[in-house]
Amino acid sequence: MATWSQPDSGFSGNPPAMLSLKKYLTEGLLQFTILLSLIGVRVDVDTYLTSQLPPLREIILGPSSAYTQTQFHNLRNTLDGYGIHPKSIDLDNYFTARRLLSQVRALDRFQVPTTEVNAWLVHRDPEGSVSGSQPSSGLTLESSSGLQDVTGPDNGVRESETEQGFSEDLEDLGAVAPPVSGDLTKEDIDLIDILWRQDIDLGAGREIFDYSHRQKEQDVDKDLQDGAEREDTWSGEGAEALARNLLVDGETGESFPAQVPGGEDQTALSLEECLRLLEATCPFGENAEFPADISSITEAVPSESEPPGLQNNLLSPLLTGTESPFDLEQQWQDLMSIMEMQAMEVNTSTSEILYSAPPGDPLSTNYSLAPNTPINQNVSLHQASLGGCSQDFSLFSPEVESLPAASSSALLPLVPSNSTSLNSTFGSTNLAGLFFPPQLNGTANDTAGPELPDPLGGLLDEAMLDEISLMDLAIEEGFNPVQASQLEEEFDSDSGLSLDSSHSPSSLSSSEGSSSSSSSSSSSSASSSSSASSSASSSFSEEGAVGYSSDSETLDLEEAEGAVGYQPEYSKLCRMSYQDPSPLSCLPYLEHVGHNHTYNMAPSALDAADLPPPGALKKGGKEKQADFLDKQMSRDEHRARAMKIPFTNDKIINLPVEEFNELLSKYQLSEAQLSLIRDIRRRGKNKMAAQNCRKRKLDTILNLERDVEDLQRDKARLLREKVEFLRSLRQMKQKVQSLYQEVFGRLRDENGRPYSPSQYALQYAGDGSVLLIPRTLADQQARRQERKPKDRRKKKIQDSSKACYTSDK
DNA sequence: GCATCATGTCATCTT
DNA sequence: TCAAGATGACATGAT
Repeated sequence: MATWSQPDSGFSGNPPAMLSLKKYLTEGLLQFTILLSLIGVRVDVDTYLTSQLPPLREIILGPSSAYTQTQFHNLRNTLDGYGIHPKSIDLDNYFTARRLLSQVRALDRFQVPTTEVNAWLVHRDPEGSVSGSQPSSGLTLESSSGLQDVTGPDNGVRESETEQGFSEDLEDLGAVAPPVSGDLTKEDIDLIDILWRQDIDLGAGREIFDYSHRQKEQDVDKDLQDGAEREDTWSGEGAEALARNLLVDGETGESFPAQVPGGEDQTALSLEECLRLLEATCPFGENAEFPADISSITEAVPSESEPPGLQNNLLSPLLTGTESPFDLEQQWQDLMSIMEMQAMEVNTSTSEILYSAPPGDPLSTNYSLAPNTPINQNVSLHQASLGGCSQDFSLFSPEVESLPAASSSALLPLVPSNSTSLNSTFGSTNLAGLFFPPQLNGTANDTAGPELPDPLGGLLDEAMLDEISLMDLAIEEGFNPVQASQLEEEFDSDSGLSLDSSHSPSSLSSSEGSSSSSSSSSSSSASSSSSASSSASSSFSEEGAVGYSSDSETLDLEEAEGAVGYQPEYSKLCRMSYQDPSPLSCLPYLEHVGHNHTYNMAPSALDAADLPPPGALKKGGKEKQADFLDKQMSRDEHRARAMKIPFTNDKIINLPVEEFNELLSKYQLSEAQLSLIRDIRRRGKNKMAAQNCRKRKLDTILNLERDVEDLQRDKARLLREKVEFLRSLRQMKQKVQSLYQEVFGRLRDENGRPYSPSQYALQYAGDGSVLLIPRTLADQQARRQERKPKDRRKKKIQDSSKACYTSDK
């Protein structure tokens, strides 16, 4: 009953004595009622408390102002559309689920979804949407099982008790779910109205869980009366609602034909109510108020036997006007459960907030997730429902099960419910409003309607947007490089293709009419250049592309292109092919490659950038292409071409001396040709050598840098070690000094007087002994020791000078 | 137009 | 002595 003792806006006016009296009355009444019900005696507490003892009611319910924040929609809607006590069922479900959830939460919050599943199973209507009987009947059947399954040992006892016919007693107490309007007194109606309003104020709407329920409600909404009719008294509405064919449970969202509850239904409800009462009276619920539970009880038993005390207990906390924070928290929890992501963190935070809510806050106390209080189960139920969306829906109503999980579960809050459906849903949902933000309930809640939708919706939107943005980002991140690479590849390939296509004919035209059949081979070579091995040395065909190259030369070209890694000769390789149709494709860019600064760059990429646009080549004409190709050739290639050297520069340069001589011997070459060939070979080799030299130079520089870094590290390490040594040396000196002073201070002469430090000193002997000597002597010895190193140095210097002198001689 | 870089080439030296 | 390689210096082209 801590809730009651908590000062709150609704109960601030209650003095401590009143609070204690409330507690006493509520507990006592509950227990007493239960006991009476157990023994089969019907006790109509309502008559005593509600009607006959207004002060008590006031005490328990708190000041009338507590009702100010109640909402009328639930009552109206309920009365209008469904007439039956859907809340009784809802509250049963809600209560049980909340209790179970709270129990589970005590262990772990992640188990909430499971818990909620069980809880809703308790409420599931076996008859489905079109069950002929009341929801209460369904509740009876499955609620018992569900309770058995879910409830702990404590609950099991209650359950057994309920099974033993508790229902009848509760019925006597007024726990009968289907309220018959005729039985209701005005006060009862007022209480019910208050309870409904409170539920609405809390923003709980059961229809939120069930989208199908909304649709159904929309259908049913046609039957709903206008606003004036909604304001009718509950009794009248209840009578009308009872007359209606289809009833929709505001919490469960289950639609069922509105029939007058039979004995079984009442019994079932009574069982539920009995459980609630047991929970309220049991030690588990002693510490906490059960406004929601009690409200559910009272609502479930709006008729005669509704214990006012219970109502008061339930209502008083609810009467507090602070519902927005609760809704926010609930939204957070909803979001967490919906997202099912990082549930631990968010759940923890929110739940902590809820748990840590000041006890004085009625919302927190009543609807917070305090694990100890069954009342908290309401909230947890809400979370559970949201968390396990699909399960929840399925549990709520079999109809919902048919709905796709996506539409039913998490998307519901996101999608702004239609105003039309809102009214209907609102009418049916009382407790749902407690746990769901108004927009979820259909935004019919005037109090917190506009504020709450934003947080949850915004959160959900943000979350979803975050996910979407993340996906987009990932896509973009993945796309940018990929796209870039693809673009590059395309560009390269295109360029390469264009190069091949454009240059192969150009080569034909520009070349001396050598075989033009190898254009394809040239393209293949160019394309395969990227994958060619790095056997640069063997593949060198630089400067030798005189147009007489054979297939082997083509292969060389390919290899050479692949050897770009550190062989800049690939440019030459292509150059050599300027007369050779096959490598001609490489010609344009190869010349440029000569100045390419990227050794590792693939020729394909190079040619793409360097090659003139294919269209330009085509348009430019063969002459232009020939000029371009000529420009791409190296001087030696030009010379070799001019001199009609019968073999490629590659061979000229890379062949071993013996083979090279044999090659020269095979042909009848003039002196000019031979000279040119030798120059080509020399320059080619020199070029390679220069490249290697530069590479080595670069490596040397890099190695030097590395060495410098290593040396710097070593230097720093040595410095650190030196510092450490100096520090340790200083410490040792200090220790020696302290020991010296200690020993010297303990020395005494024959007369027992201490020695004067100015006259005597201690001297360490080589054998470890310590001698007391006059200070003068000690100073002399010290001077001698100081001189020794100097003398040694002098000696060394003298010796060295002597040595130099003798060597000079 | 200048600076920088990469590359090619030549002259020279070394192996 | 010659071939091959190494290297400094210079020129050239591209950026």
